[in-house]
Amino acid sequence: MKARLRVAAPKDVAASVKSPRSRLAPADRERQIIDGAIAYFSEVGFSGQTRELSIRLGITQPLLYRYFANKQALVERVYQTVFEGRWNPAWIGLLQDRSQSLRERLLEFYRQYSEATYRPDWIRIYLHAGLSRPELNRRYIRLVRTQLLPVICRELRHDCGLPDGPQAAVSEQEIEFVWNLHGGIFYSAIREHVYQTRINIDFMTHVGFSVDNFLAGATTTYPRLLGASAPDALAATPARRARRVRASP
Amino acid sequence: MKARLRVAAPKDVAASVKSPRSRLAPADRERQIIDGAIAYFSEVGFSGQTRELSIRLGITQPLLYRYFANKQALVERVYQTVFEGRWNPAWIGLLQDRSQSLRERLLEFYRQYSEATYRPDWIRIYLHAGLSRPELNRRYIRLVRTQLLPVICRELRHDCGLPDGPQAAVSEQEIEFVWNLHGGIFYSAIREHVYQTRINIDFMTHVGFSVDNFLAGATTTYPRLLGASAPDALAATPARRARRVRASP
DNA sequence: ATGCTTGTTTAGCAAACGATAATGTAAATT
DNA sequence: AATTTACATTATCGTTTGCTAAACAAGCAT
Repeated sequence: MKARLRVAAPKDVAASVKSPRSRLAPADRERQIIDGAIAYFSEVGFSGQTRELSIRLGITQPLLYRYFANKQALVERVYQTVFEGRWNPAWIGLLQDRSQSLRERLLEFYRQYSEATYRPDWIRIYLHAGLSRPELNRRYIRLVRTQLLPVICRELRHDCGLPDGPQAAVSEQEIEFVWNLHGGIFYSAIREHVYQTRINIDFMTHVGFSVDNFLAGATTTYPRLLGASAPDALAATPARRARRVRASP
Repeated sequence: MKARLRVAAPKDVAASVKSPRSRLAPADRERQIIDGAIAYFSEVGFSGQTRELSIRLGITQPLLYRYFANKQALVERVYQTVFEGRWNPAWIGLLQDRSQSLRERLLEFYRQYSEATYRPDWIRIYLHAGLSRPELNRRYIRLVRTQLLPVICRELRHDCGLPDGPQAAVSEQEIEFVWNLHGGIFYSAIREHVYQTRINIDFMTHVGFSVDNFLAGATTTYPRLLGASAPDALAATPARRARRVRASP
């Protein structure tokens, strides 16, 4: 696996050109390293080498260790920068603005949300993280699950003419119902940006289908869901245990 | 990153117990190595080390190289075994069996499909592969896209009382429409098996919501889609190019 | 039992990789 | 301009890692 690389070790032109030692302000250099690390690790994963990263940055490898105690610390900063830097709290207000139709709000939200997060670097780092350190993804999912999805649920209730109030808690099943919309859209972004499948349809057109079908179905399905579901999250636990048993062998 | 591991190097009990050298038939040993490699690589990714794999298998590391020319060859076999081993051609027939309702057929299909592929090892290897060698995922997606989704589209046409025939090709937009169902369900499996999010709802219950809402929405959305769409896949290309431009910075 | 075939282990190389110490030099300070 | 500060590079260490060659031994044939 490594022997293979030996063959392909080219005399990198950009690296062999002795660039004059540039002396940057620490904050600038750090920023440069983090940006480069996001690009590099999103491409090759977190098992990528510090040497290769330094070459891409046009600096020497030991310089990384002046700014980060070790590789793990750099990786941590990459996670932090990517995950915490692109969430916009204004999305909540946007979704609750009833002067527009729910359809329009959802489309505008996904326009902005995809602009912020459905990019190759974000998605790839998100998936790399999910495979090696799922705690971070769970934290992000908790954010979506507690901040975003309940808001959509309430708007959906209102849109379907269902009773609502600060008392009526959003049920587990309602959340899952909306996850379905959210996940379907996210997966189409994975197909586009990770698998790089040729998709012959504009992303927002796809989102349009999803939202339309979601809302059209919801007018009949959502009331039924609300009637049948217990708001208590724990009510569904036994069913879940059954699934676990089935999936274990 | 590696220095860290030094600290946590325990005297592995299972490894230090000298097991008597067992001599297996080549086919058995090969099978054992592949199974172990699937489990190991799905857990740590394909940058996992051959030494660690051999320890888990209870054999010595050079023995791997008697069965596989190099690590890459082993990885290739893992891909092949996982991806090509779990597709069931009978699913097509199941989906086309109009003696049952489309809802029942879709539920039964996803029961079987999730049993076969929505398992930690399959999903994790699928994602690892997608990040490092997306060609394989593209091939699998092409399988889904050409074998599975068009069949669902046709059944959906029939279910919605729309005209259909061997002549009328399934459009790009119809495919995307169904991708939405498929992707939403797959993403819920990712949440469960990769991020290991606690989900308080049985997986098939979730699939039930998805299918119900998909079919309920389709009765109003699908006819509109069919009316508006050109069966020619190339018709949507300009819109796609616009998206690319937007996403590039 | 003896020898032979071949699956398995022991020993070890060469390259790769994370990390450190010593040296060099650009820019701010005086 | 001389001096100081601290940013950046060179050289290198110790370990890890893919991979190989030679020694060893389990099971079959005779």
